[in-house]
Amino acid sequence: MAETGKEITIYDIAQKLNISAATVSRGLKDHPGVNKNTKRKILATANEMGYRSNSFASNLRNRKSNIIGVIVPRLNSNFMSDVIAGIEKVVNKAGYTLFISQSLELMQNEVSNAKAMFNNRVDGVLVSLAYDTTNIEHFEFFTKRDIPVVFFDRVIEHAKYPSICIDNYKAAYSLVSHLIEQGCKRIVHISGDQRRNVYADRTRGYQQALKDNQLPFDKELLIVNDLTKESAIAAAKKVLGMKPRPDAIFAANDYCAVNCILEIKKAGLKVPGDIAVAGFNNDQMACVVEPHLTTIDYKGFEMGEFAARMIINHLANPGELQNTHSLILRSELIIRESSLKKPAI
Amino acid sequence: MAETGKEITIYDIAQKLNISAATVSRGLKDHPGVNKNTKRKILATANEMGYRSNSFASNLRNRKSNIIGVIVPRLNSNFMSDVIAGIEKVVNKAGYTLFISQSLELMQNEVSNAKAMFNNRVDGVLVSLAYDTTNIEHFEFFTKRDIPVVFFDRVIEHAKYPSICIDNYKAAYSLVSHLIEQGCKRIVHISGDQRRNVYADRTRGYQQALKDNQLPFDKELLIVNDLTKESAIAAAKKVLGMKPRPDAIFAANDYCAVNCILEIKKAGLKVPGDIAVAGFNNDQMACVVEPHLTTIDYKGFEMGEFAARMIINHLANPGELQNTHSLILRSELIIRESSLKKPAI
DNA sequence: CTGTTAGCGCTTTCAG
DNA sequence: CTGAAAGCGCTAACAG
Repeated sequence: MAETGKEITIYDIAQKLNISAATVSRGLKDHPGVNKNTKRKILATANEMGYRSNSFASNLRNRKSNIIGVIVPRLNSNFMSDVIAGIEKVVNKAGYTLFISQSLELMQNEVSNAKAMFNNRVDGVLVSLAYDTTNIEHFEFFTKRDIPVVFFDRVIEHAKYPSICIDNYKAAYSLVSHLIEQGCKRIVHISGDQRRNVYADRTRGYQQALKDNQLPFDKELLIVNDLTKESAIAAAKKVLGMKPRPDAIFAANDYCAVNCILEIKKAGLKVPGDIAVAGFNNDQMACVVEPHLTTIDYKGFEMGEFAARMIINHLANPGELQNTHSLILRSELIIRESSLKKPAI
Repeated sequence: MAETGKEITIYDIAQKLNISAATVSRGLKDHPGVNKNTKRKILATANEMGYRSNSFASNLRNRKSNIIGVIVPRLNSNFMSDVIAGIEKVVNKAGYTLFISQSLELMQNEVSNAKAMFNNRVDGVLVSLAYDTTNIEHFEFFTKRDIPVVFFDRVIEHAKYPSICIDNYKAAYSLVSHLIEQGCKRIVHISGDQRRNVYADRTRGYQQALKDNQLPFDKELLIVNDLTKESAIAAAKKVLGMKPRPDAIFAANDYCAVNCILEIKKAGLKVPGDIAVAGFNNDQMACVVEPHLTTIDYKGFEMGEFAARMIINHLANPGELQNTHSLILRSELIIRESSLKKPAI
């Protein structure tokens, strides 16, 4: 804990102890085959002199940054902050640090963030795609240099890139099946950009559930927008004007679902009596809106852990075949009042 | 855009162009006094060969990381993601990148994050304090080496550290005054850890508003907890049991306020008829709960920009006296139904 | 168990 | 305007 502003190097320690810098270097990283006693002395003086290792020098030497990059659309959800916490846990334990950035849902930012990470020589990248990303050429830089890239949640199917997400198809299927069990016969689905797996798969699950229950699907029942509050309200208005009026809405996220509920109630109709509503994600908001929202829950922390582990494993065994090409995590249907057309059993 | 996995260095470019590495280095960073033509050629071949500058080498040489660290309690709010976006904007424009980490409200994590940043030689640090941080010795490492540290939102008063936040006292004062204008006479305040300025100042504003309006304050009216959902519900229950029953609750954040509203309604009372409720932060949730929540709005993006600018300025003019010691940003009272005891004018 | 040595890739005097 | 050379701090052979 020196007071001085001068940076201490291993040479300073070496000099003070009358040993070589190499030994200090070894002692500092617990190299097997360094005398216990000298090791102890090295650590002690290092501490005493206020030494901190210079990661630039060691990274330069090792050609390795010990940094993992993370690119997400936005950080503003509980889900995402859980994911990050999960990633952080695994990654820190393995001696890496994180370099986080948000694309703010724009491919343009995603590309420039990816470049910044590339130039900062991250050892691996975790990505959840922006809303409008149409291709993933900006990640080829990494694969060309054997830097692992793993997609999570908002993923893309591509032989080169492992991914991790829930089974959005199945989750949506079970949710819509539940609505149908409740007696809903004309179910609208409000979704986001169909280029994103999370939305496309939920749409497929929705359609299949209708089909399997002999419910007709027509184009009017599928509304695709950007899932903002304004779009949600507009969509709800549209639904209210449809003839015959739908008796349920399945929104692709909770924020949209919640705003639909508010709009429906504003129009003087009952949820779920007139129109049942369900969402996706189990956001905090789901329990704030009244009636509470039926939704799909899945664990961000867990997803973060798994995704990070994929990267770390790859880094630990670079030669090894990347056999875990995709991972599907579990999700769970959470039934709350907003969908219960008949009284719960 | 070379296909190869081999890293290109300035020497490779130099060799190909039959010039020296020094010139390449200069050309690459637009050094004044390099022939326009050679500069052009350098850039062209660099690009063609797939060169990327090695930041380790240049950081090692320059003793500068071009990284700004950010430590926040959690990333899971709109507010925080806005702050980060604001910081990112300013910081990227100045050629820096961000190193973000969350303390998850624990001082223990804050300390280890600070150490990690110190060891990674960040050029500056932006901090919003954890819930339970009792001292800030873990930032002394930075100040000792003249690395600027700026606190935002959850700040601490300390001569060494500039800070940026809103006037929590005034905001709370105006909010409580509004409740009083609505006819509320017995107002409970639910707050968080009083060691954090944001909570302590709001409490002071609340108490002063009572005083200035000749309303009595007694200890029972101030409830301090951790502002989780469970605590909010417990607090609401306590309020409902008080005799005489309070006619308003001012919660130190929206999440707590929202959960109080839900609990009050569950008990069969009306908001604001029986009990008016107000929160703080203008979270998305404020417009989801019914009735919509009266609250205080302040702009995270702006706060992020200002805080980042403080750091960048300091970095640009290291000698210059840091005259902007504290900055107070504006905030705004947002009146919604949850507090309107008498009809709006 | 420890020391010597040679770079990792870049920047920056200093000299032309 | 350009080049030669030294060194930022660390690590990994290699040799004892």
